[in-house]
Amino acid sequence: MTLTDLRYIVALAQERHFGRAAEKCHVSQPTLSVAVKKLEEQLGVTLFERSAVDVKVTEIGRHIVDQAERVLREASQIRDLAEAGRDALSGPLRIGVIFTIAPYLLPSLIPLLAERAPRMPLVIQENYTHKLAEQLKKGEIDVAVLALPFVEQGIVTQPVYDEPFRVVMPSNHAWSGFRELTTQQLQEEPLLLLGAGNCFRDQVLEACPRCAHGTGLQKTMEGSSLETIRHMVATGLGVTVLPAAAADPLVESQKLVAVRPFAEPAPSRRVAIAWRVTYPRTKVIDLLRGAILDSHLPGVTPVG
Amino acid sequence: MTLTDLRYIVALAQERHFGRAAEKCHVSQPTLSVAVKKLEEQLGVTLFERSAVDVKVTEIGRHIVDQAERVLREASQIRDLAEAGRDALSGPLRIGVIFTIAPYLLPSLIPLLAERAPRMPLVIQENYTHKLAEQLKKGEIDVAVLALPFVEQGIVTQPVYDEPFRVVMPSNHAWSGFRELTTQQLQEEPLLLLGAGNCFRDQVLEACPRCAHGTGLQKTMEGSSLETIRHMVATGLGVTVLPAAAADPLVESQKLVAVRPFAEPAPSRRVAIAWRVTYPRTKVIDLLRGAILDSHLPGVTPVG
DNA sequence: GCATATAATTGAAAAATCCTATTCATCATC
DNA sequence: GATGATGAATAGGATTTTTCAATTATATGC
Repeated sequence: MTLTDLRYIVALAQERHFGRAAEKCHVSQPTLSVAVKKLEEQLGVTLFERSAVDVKVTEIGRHIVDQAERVLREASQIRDLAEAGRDALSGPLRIGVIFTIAPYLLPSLIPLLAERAPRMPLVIQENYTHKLAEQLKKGEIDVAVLALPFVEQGIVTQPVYDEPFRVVMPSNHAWSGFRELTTQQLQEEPLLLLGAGNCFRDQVLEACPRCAHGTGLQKTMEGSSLETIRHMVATGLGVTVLPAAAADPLVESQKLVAVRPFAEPAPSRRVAIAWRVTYPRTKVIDLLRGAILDSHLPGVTPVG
Repeated sequence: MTLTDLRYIVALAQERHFGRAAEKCHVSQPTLSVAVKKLEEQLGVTLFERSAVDVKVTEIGRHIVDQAERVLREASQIRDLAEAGRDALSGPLRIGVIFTIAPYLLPSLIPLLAERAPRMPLVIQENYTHKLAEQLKKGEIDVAVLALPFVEQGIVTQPVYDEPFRVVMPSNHAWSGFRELTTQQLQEEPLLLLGAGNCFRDQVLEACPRCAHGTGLQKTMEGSSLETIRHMVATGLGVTVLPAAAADPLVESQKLVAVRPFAEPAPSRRVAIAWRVTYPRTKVIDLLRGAILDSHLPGVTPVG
């Protein structure tokens, strides 16, 4: 029993004529004739009563033809589903973003995506890099926005932008006299840091190696966010390093803190998108990359 | 897209492994692999995300697999329907019976059929021979019980029994002294006849040719039934001819009328069943024939 | 009887299906 | 990094199925 067979018997029941039914199905009369007979043999029932003058559907044939119509309806639904899903830009996209990017990127990214792919609902979550890696591999999210390096089996990445780090301090701080700061200077002051697990913490410590095994002046704010740390700086509890997208808007809005760039070679991070090699909706990846760049995060430079 | 393809993707979605899914479908891994790929191409969507470590169903794939399961469920219904209908002795049987047989045959026939084919609902109607012929040809009834001769395009008949005619008269009638009567005698008395259209009327007139263009003694009871005529005889309005099955029970139950056979050669009718040559449920025909014979109509002789 | 209409049958060609063997890609281990 | 193991894709060939054109068989209508 094939879907073709079912189409044949439905047509035959409608036309009550082998020739016309065959024509309707774009096959020859013998083809349809043989197929119907074969199906009847397989099912072990006579579906049609043939005579030279006309073709009648039997009692059981009527029921089976009705059911065949139901099967064909459901089957054509499959094509419709495929039709609808063919557009890579429909169907939900599950995005994961690391904590130190999400609050600065998402407010502009989400409306952009919603506008460019209106039939693609967004399911977004913020998390640590290692959690996002797990979720990517399990297929719980489709794509992640995070900082390089990021090497995982079966996951590919594409850089999107480079983001320099900034020093943020109370506005009355001695350093605010400098146009630029060096990584060396950082160890002289109490440096507020994110808790373990945040890749940005590691990157800051990497940029200022002496801080890492250091003078005891750095203070880890376990469980905090960059925003919390920013407020702490504003109240004079210390200085910190923020990525440009987090720091630069403060220049205008926040008179309590001063923001200074690093002297070259300025530390920075490379932000990328990551997805399973096998992920089929490559168009969505391109779209996402474009939308991130068009979000115009302050201070960042597109890559590639 | 074939039902096989759908079975493949359903199995693959369950197993998340081409090899195991193929095994489950009793085909080789490449067969399933190729079929799935082909289906994906046809639909224009990726249903599965393949990787060496495991196979994931895509968003759209999930929907399509669900729909495929629905299609397969409906399709298996077809087999079930066929299974149920394979038994020729299930599904309604539409029987037509001529007016002059029905009242005597059906009371015993119906319970017999109901017992022998409990899953075969009976749709029974009484009518004239020419009406039954039409309905047979249109497929409105499946089988008819009637008197021969009956020649129609595309219809075959099988004799079931011969039924002699009887003379029925008021019990105080002069003829009741005879053991047998001849057809010649009939013209001497007012003979009550059925209306035109009843084949039995024609057969009686044929048996007694002189009555036909006759002495004016026959009275046509337009619109009446044999039962009506029987009551009229009982009240002394005339004599009549009835088929044995109608007449013989009166010998016991009806003291107001006398029943006499004809002298040889006794007029009789041959009762047969008729169906379209193309009618497939031949078992039902046999069953019906057997049940009619086992109804033990009084005075009749089985044929064949 | 002959012409017409219709379904079944035949026989050959085309298409598809399916399998075995092989290759390719990925990942894990040394 | 190299090597081996696992799992999916590909290639090639045999088999089966499907299909069609031509023909036959059957019933109907004139």
